[in-house]
Amino acid sequence: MANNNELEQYLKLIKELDSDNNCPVRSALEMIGGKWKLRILAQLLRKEVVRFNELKRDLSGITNTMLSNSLRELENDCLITRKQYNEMPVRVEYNITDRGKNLLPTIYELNIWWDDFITSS
Amino acid sequence: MANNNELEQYLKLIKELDSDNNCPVRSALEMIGGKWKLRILAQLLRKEVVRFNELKRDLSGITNTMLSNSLRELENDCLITRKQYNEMPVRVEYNITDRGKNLLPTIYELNIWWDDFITSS
DNA sequence: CTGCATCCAAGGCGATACTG
DNA sequence: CAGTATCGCCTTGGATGCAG
Repeated sequence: MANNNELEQYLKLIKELDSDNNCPVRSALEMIGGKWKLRILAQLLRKEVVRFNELKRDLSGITNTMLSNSLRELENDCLITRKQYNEMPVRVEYNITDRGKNLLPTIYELNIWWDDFITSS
Repeated sequence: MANNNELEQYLKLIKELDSDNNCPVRSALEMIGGKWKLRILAQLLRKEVVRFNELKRDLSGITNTMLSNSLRELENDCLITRKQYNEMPVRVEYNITDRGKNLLPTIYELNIWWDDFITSS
């Protein structure tokens, strides 16, 4: 991993992080935590626009309650947007925001790390 | 964020990820999840070697039970190592492994993401 | 000093039924 | 179609006391 310059930069960051409250890393993790949020975000990254029941079908096993709650929280955190069309029956579309898309490098790094982890064990 | 090449690479990854089980990203997150593990790892990244009660003092608010459980799980996952010296009284030293150190780029990306998130809101 | 055993509270998560 | 309401389980995490 990384060269020495990067390593030093990383360690410098770690030393500056708040070890108790207001740690940006933990805040970020909380925002995408929970059992379903990452799957929802991944699906929205794949599809750009998804409807409620479509998402429910895509995420095998999720219940109405959890999908509804997760979507609302993700919307409150500005990671996704919700558009409601008052047709009959109602149509609602969810899509990911730029902030949501900005998670891609992090997801990428997590994937790299896990791959290294597996291949070296 | 990122140029178009990187973006495409990231999206390609997302599309290949297992949307149900065995997703490497979720597996990685589970391994560093929970209330205290990230703080423990951060402290070990700062100090290289730490003893039990020293760590307990550093992590304000953690209980014996949680520190003990977290340390054992981190050791089982090969993110830290435990060395016991049978002196009197017993002395135990914990330090981070290379696998643990490899988390640095991920933590760095999470920090970047959160900073962008905050400054653009 | 370094933990483990036990008990307890809170919240995440799920099943089911129902509504505009 | 897109949710909400209610209920209940089970896991996570905390408090306390004890042990090698």
